[in-house]
Amino acid sequence: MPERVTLKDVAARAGVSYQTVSKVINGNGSVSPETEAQIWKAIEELGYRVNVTARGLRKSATGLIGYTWAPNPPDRGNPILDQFLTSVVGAAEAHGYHLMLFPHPPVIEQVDVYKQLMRSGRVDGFIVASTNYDDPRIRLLIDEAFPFAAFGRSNPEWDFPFVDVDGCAGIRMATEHLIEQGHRAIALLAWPDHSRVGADRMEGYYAAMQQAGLDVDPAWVHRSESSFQAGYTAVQRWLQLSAERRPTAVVALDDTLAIGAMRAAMDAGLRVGPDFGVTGFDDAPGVQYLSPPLTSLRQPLQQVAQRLVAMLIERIHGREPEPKQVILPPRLIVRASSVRGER
Amino acid sequence: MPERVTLKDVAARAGVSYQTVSKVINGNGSVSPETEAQIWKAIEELGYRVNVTARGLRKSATGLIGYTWAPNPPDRGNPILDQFLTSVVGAAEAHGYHLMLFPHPPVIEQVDVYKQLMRSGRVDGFIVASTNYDDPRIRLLIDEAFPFAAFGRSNPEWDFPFVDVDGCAGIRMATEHLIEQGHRAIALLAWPDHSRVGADRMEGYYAAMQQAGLDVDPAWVHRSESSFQAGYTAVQRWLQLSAERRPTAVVALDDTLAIGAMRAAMDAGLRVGPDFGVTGFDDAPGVQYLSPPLTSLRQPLQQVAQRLVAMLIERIHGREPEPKQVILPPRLIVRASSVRGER
DNA sequence: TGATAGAAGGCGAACGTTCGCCCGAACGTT
DNA sequence: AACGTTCGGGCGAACGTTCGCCTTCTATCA
Repeated sequence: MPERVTLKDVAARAGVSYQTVSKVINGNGSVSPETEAQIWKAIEELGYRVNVTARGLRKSATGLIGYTWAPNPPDRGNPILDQFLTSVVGAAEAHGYHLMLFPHPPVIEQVDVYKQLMRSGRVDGFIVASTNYDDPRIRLLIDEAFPFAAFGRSNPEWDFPFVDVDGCAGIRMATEHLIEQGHRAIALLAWPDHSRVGADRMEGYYAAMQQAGLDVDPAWVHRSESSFQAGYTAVQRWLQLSAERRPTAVVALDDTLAIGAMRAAMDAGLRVGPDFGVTGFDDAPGVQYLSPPLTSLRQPLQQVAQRLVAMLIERIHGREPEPKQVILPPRLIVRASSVRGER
Repeated sequence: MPERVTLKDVAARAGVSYQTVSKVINGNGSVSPETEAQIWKAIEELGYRVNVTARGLRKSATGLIGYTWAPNPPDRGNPILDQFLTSVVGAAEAHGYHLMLFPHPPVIEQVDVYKQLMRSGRVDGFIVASTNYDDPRIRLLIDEAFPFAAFGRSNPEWDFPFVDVDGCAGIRMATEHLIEQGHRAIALLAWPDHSRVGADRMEGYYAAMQQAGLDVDPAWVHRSESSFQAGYTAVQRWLQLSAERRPTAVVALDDTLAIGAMRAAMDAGLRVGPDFGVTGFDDAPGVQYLSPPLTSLRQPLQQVAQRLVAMLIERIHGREPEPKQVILPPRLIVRASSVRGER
């Protein structure tokens, strides 16, 4: 418990009124160079730091940003959370803000939590991740006109600032890449249909197939929650199809599904890459070490973080961010799992 | 921006003084049941929430806990961060606290950040992760007598509250397990010698070997930063040793090294499990999906989080946590990578 | 019946800032 | 010589609480 040093202490030492010290610190009001120097000296000597609580009370601002996301179950984890949080905090600190954490499933019952946080002045604004259709958090924040920015989209008719990664373009790139490798029968490991992100990504697959003039056999599309097992069994079943219907490659909406797919193909005696192409999404740390290394799509997390924070701060200051909606492309990292190599 | 509702508004509606409302909310002072009911009703109707900034100013407490850790580089990530943060926040919220994030490398230059945070009253206390010998953050917090609790140990002569996972016991269990499987020549993939955690874990290896009467060939111990590549090349070199010196199993201090080791063994034509045993540490999500699934040590993260928060809050309230130092055992999750199976 | 204790609740002050207003001195202008 | 302007800096007030003290009222008891 370091002893409290206040404006008054600094003022006493510098021989001025404490309000004058405040003026120097905040750089408004006019103060002569000599007394200003005196005051800075006193601040230095006493190790004074402005009390953010008091300042917050006066200005009714906290300098805090709430970050909400839906935690994954322990057996899945979130491989990119570390990097993303670090990026967000970095961006926030560059603007003088700090980050508070709210890892709660985005269900309607949790909405009270946010209402409470808003009313109690806990945070100046929110960054909302793990968004989905009809997201109750977004609905609430819009209704209360509380500053926020979302990582991800929600209902198209809702008007709010967001940054998203173009999952459609990403999956399209992956699909086109497999087509380029000579694949014609390409299957899709997708998510359940309540997922906003999943729907977006799927679209990229259909677009690429259509553009290439390839028909999609309905049996080639499998939808389930993301898990290794789901990817594995889906591919197992696909490999039992007749030769002319059997897929030779799989586009997966995330890395976990892709890894399951890889394993199933290998267990069936296929060489992943040469015989059977697989791509993932997220470029989780470690997928480059799989055997073969997994082709995947990398999200520009740092950019996402910076834009999100910048947008949110605009909103906090009562301004309209411009542009209000940002969609950034992911980058396809091609590795051996999707490359035919010598033929 | 929801319109501000203050104590005075509630008081006006309930027909009492605003201080009385405060009494009701905080449950001290005596108020008749009828007026109390009136007041609660008014609170409900107006949707009043106490302004935490004002309360914080008055009580000089923020209800905020700072969480510091060293982020990993993007290609490594931190697979258990999601679960751990969720656990910590859960524990903190159960006590009415929230979590603020400080992902900064624990270097001396960063110490100013913490000094500033302490002096400006940003947080009531810190949880310090990624600890190491001579950790400047811990040194500073001890010197300033600021409340904190550490996830991990530091210099033994420093007296401060911490929770740690018993890496020594964990690696010992792993080593003993391999010995039980019939291995005699067991190698160790360790970290550089400046790592506190690494030193602790290594000890478990030596202890188990000695206990079993097995000599450790100095060539069996390889130390480096954690990476897939390091694990891979180390095993490659080991496999080139003469038959009587060649290890038949590897204990790795983390999963990444273990995965590298597995891959090297497989690329050398060995079957991981039957021919060559491998164990990791952390039980990262996904390692159960490797082929073969990786034996690893799982940390009791939820317990760690709960004890850390409980300890810290004791300190914040000026009490001495009891016990002050907690060491929890990890759990060995045995999977195929370390099991000989049919022989 | 009068003293007394306890319950109910009002009131002033303080936490550490920021903000706007005011005043005096110095200076320049007509 | 009188007046307006500008600069430097002081001062009161307010942000929304909590805390301790004080007053009033009612019930209790000797």
